[in-house]
Amino acid sequence: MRTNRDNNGPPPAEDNKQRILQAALREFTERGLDGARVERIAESAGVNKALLYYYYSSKENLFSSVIDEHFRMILPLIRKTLEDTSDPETALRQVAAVYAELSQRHPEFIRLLVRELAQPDSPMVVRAAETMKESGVPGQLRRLLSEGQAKGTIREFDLRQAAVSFITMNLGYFIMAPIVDRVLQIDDRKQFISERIQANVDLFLRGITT
Amino acid sequence: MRTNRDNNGPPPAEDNKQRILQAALREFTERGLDGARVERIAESAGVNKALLYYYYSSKENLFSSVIDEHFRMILPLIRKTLEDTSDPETALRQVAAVYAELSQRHPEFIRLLVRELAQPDSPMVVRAAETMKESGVPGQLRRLLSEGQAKGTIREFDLRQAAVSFITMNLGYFIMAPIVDRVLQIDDRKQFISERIQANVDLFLRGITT
DNA sequence: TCGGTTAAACTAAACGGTTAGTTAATAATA
DNA sequence: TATTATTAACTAACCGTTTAGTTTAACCGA
Repeated sequence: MRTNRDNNGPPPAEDNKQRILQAALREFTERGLDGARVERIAESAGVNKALLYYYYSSKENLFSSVIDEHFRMILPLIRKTLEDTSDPETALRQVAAVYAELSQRHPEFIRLLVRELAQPDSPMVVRAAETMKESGVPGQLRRLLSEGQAKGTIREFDLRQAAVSFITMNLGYFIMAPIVDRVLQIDDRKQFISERIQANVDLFLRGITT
Repeated sequence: MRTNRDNNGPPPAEDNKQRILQAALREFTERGLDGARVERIAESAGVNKALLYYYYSSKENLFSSVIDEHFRMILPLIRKTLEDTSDPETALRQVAAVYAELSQRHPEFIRLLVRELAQPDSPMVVRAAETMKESGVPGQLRRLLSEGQAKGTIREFDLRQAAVSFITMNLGYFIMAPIVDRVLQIDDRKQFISERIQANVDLFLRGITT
């Protein structure tokens, strides 16, 4: 077992492994796989470069671990997206809120994913697609809207397209924020984001109901 | 002066300069600045590596020229976006169509821009923001919707948010296509895109009118 | 039409800094 | 003492850039 002076702080051994992972997360997020420097990660973690190879056998493997870590961190958040929702409006609000929360609480995840989107077959992109599918968000959204159609509260519409519209209009801002913020000269981001959620739900709901 | 057998085709000298630029465009699009290899660009252009330095003094400068070339190519397309449009519906259709055309005719531009979006202060992102502003699309959109509000055809709504919603829902798919296509298992992309335009305009219009 | 001059276009090869990865030895821990 | 953690020093390959030179072709005087 591992000692630890008293019981605050993580065990010193695993500690360095974690510090490396966190440093790598920062470096890879900022510069991508190719732009990242192993030396810089080590420095930022306060350890010798060779230790990266002791814990993670290669730069690429470390990158892969960073991606794992990213998904591990966001999973709880998106898992609970549509747990017990039965009406479309609540569902839309929840989806919009969760995506906003994801983007605000895990901006590094978004940033890394955006970079990887430039390589359509990148493992992270494939995994993001799987995760989105497994999260059930697009499916559930369509199901709830479909039920609404049966009840006559939702109008006739291609629900697959509708779901894509709603998801892209919600995630879109966070991905394009560096452009949008410049065009509109956004100062108060927090305010702007809560307005965005409102606007998206409002617009979409009005657009899709009978 | 330069001879040229007769007068078809570009002068043989400038020819290689262009080939290098085109090869660089492909390489940088696929791998980004850091991932790109000067050797590979030269090979793909069928010239000696040193020739890149003869025409473009450095890798970074070549990258910058590639970005210039990108904007040069897309500018005519987005300039004509909202030339003589007076009603909101036509405007929305035009914006949706132009963004779709941009994404389909210049996928490399989108791809490179997406990668650069991971670095919020990248010159290409700054320039994209300027270009979008100068294109007048967000401004015109708001103006037309505002006129609609005066006439009573458009309901009360934060028009800045509305414009952002419409633009993000239209560009969003093209940026997230590698994910969306996987989640929905899109086979016929052309078909899907024309459906997307329809859906976006339809949804938004219904969402914003009184 | 030729031979010589010049500038631009182009290349093979090398240079040297950088960088991912290794090794061998030391320190800490159990 | 045996195992694990950590490091300083090292290496080989890579890669952007330069150098020193060759080839090509337009120009020009005779």
